Amino acid sequence: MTSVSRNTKRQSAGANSERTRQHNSKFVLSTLRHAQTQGDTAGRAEIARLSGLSIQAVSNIIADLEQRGLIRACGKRNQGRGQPAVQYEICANGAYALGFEVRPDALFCTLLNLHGETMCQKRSALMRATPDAVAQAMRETKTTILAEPGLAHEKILGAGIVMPGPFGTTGISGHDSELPGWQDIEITSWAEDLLNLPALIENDANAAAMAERISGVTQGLQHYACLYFGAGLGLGVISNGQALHGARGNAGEIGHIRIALPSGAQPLEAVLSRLALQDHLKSNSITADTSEDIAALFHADCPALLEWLNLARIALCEAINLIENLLDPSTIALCGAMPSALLDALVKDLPLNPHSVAARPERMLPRVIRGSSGPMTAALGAAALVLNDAFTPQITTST
Amino acid sequence: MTSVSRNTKRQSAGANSERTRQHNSKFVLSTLRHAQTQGDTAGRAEIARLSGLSIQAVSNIIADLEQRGLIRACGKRNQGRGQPAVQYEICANGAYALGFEVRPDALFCTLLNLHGETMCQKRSALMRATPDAVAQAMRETKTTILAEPGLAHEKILGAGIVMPGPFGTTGISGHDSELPGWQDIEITSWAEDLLNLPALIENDANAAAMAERISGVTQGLQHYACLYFGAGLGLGVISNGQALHGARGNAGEIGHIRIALPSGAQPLEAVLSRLALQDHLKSNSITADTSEDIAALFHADCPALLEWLNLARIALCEAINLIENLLDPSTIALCGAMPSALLDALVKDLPLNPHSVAARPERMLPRVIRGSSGPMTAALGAAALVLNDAFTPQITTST
DNA sequence: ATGATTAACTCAATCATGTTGAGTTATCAA
DNA sequence: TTGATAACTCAACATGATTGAGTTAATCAT
Repeated sequence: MTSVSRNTKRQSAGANSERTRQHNSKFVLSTLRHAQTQGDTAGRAEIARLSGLSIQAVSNIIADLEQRGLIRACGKRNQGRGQPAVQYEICANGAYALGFEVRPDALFCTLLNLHGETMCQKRSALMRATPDAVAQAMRETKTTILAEPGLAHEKILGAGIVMPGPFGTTGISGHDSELPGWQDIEITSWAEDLLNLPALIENDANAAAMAERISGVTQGLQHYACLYFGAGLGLGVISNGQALHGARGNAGEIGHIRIALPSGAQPLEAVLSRLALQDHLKSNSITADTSEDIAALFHADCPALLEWLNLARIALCEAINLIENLLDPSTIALCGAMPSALLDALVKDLPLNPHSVAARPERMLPRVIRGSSGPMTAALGAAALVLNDAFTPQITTST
Repeated sequence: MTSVSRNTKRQSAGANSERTRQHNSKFVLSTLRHAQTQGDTAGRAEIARLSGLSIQAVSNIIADLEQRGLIRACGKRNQGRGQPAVQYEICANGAYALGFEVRPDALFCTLLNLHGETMCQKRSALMRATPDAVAQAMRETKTTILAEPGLAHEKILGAGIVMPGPFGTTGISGHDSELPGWQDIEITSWAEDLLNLPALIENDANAAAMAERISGVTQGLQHYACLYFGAGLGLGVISNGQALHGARGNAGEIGHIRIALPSGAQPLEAVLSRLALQDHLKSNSITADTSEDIAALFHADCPALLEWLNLARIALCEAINLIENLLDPSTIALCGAMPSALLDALVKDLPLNPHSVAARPERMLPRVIRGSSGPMTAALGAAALVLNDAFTPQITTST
């Protein structure tokens, strides 16, 4: 009966009244959330009109959600004649979403509330990111988080988990950047059993893209892409409000694509990535290990860094041309483990191709914008996956 | 109450019992169809297990579908002990799907039955593809088709329509390859009013991709891409069984992407397209206006054509590298207005990059395959959109 | 052969959920 | 003050899935 489902059971393909209610509840929640991101609220009649449901159905759902502490009434609003409509809003702390990022040397965790606000962040060092070590760190993290005031297992909607790919048919398999010992693990059910929560697995770029949708610069958008600076360069693609996985979860490997540059064809991430920047700096005898180091160089107008920026801008334009032509996104956000000042500099004054299909007059958004940056982006995105799921009705709305 | 909906009303976002039944009916149909493509059939209990529905629910739906002439019983099957299960199959002529392709000089039409078999094809010449001219041709075509024995308006599920892009926010707008007079028309409702049928609009590449799913080489696949030779070169992307549109329906413009070639960076369709082939032949003083001309040259081992094939193969490899890294498809199909022998030659002995994420040992399908070719591919795809819709449950099945 | 076992299927009662139509209430406007 | 309007509630109803108790037709073990 839970609309923001907490049970770990896999949903079946068939629909019944329970699923119907779940779907409709999610629609109500997403409407309220959408209103709130615009500084607005909504009443029952308005939601009924938007959903095509009867007022009575919406009323029942609202009563249920209110009783479960997910939403609350927040005053009335006169819209001219007629009885004023009771407005509702989402309770920030009605429920929470857990997000994990597994890295070779650490486990990052973020907890978001229903407003998409970060409640806490944790980092657990790992000797090796084996399944056992990760499991222990996850369990400990969950215990610590549950000890916080106001938190209870029942209030956690689920866990999102970000792992480095590439993924095999089931779990991760035999390739380069892989973690040790995960080959034969079906990660979703492994995590669900471990945490006793529904789990969602994604790659870092898609998760980062979700974070922008939940609490970043792409709120309300259904189609967009995120260029994500992680280990290399990834592309998160949101189409129709959902992340694009590909057949085996390995979509978005834009860094591996060879692009044409004045200096010849090169893989994109050989120019446009944190590692490429560090290499470029190193060839100028400059070391910059942390984001802070890079930010400092940038603020000091380091010539080698500015040189790299110019190279990177050219590569970025090629990448954007590629993405716009192939995916027709509303916008492209740049995010990930780079100083935000640097991302701003990349976005500013890009020599974009004016002949793109994306260069249409009626567009409202810039073609490229800066998203959130910093080392926790992926863990934040992992939690955002869960919120997105809680707010996304499962019956596809025909557009 | 119709599961394979015929009413033109736009679906609302909310779910109710009618939508539930619709969804479950589509699940039953898709299960039967999937079985049939494998030369198999299915019984009620089996469908119930697959869907998670109760046997009784499936029984009710089967009775309804049978009564409406969409499916029929086809014998029993012993599966060991127990009463043998009554098997069901889809009636080929229980319903039909209409597909139109609008071109600057002609309207193409294809009618498919529920098995995805082509029932008839028509071509109407147009002086100019204005909305009025297209409307008249569509109406006449529909009248002609309805006169066929066994056909009735009620048996037509809907109409798919393929038009050249690029598309604006509503309909087609201010760009190069555009048709005259369509700027301010909301095409879906225009077509629905015109034909009194539900309508689906797509670009040619996506429609061609759907055709492969319904009656071609990608049956049963959820994630794949189609390189489509039309006016230029387009990419149809199917993700999770649905076509990828992008924010404004302009996704898949792969022909515009600049790729790195030995001769320097060029737009892909400057090498890999029908026009590029014709240009290459022309520079060798050879004229080849029709597909038949090209096929004849190919069978005559024309040196200029073979030269182009080698160039095209290199460009194709770059394109495939791009697609595999960005979208991680199960396979990539080549299709469209090229002789099938030529597509076969392109696919054969491609020097594919062995280091791609797509080059994994467990893959069952070739990385690149030939799809259907010929001038009617897009119209066929348009009708396939309708069948796909009829067979696709609207609640997203969590995978 | 005979009975036990198994699985498909049917029937009827029940339950969850959305819809409908007839009120009720609160506000605005004349 | 009164009528119009819109939000909201209540109760009856409709749809469709589920459940549990049969029934039927096959295989298996003896």
